[in-house]
Amino acid sequence: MTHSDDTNALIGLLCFNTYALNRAFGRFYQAAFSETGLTYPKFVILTALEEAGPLTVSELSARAAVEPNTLSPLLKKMASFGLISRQRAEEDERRVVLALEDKGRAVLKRAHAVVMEGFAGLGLDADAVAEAVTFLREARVAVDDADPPKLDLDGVT
Amino acid sequence: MTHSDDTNALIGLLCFNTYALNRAFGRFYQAAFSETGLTYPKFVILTALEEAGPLTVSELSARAAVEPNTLSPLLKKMASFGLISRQRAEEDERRVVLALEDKGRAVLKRAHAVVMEGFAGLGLDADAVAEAVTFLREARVAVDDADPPKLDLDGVT
DNA sequence: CCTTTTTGCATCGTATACGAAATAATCGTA
DNA sequence: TACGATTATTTCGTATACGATGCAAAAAGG
Repeated sequence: MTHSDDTNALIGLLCFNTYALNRAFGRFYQAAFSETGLTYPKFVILTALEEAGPLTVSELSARAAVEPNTLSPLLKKMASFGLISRQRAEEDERRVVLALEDKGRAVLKRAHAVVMEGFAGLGLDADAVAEAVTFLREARVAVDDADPPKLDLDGVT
Repeated sequence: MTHSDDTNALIGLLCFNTYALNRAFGRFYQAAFSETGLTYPKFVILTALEEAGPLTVSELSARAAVEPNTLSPLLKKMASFGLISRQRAEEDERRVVLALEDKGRAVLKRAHAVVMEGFAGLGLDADAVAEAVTFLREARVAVDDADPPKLDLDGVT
């Protein structure tokens, strides 16, 4: 074993706390955005499009770390709300190009301000946050690259 | 402002990386458990019941940081698979008491072994993991306690 | 006792997520 | 240039999540 059992137990705690914090953030954003139809995943999409200009579904998928099949219905809804535009590329009819609309830009701007304001009250230490971000990034790469062993329940009644 | 804009941007990255890592772990567990019907949330429930003996739905909800309305259907499925027992308390007919069945204990044991084995390949540093766990815990408390400002889209066409 | 309130759980509606399979468009290549 | 791979997106089935609501049992307060 390259890890002690202690380390593996710790990683179990890492999973659990990541899971729990993610949903805590989700509730935070949901409360902040309630009544507006905006959600955290949509916020991420708007942010990605603002940062990286027009993107195809695949490019957005890579940037936001969300599968295309998850994005597809979301993007349709966002387009119907006028937040983004969504059109087939002329050179390659398979691709769908996504871009921020003015309304999306305006919503994102306000949402960003609200989120910043909410964060200010959390009292988290900047250095600790920076370290955590670095670690989470590395962990994600490691987890994505790993190929998990398969659970076999043969013989379990 | 108690935080600089930089710090708030960092917390935005914290949200995103927590979100991304959580789903990476989800895929990891899904791949490991595929074909068995087990999932990460069910694994968490089994673990909580093993650690803390028989629990009511509310107690489990607090321990696993999952809302009772999320647990309810999950618990029903797990009981139908024979992983756990689920019966009304006699003193208080409102409560439902959950306990591990032998099959649940057996499945959990094997699942735990598989997960440990999978983690061993991640190559994460134990100290870094320990620090991250501490930070994530603190962050969750802070986020849960915060009350988010409300996004207002009046005037946005 | 008999209401009113509270509590514990379940149901409902909606919103992600993801693997697998379907579909459509482009590419490779014989 | 037909035509089997490959690629980009969508559709489908299933599994969480959570707020709001419903409902029955228990506690509270007259």
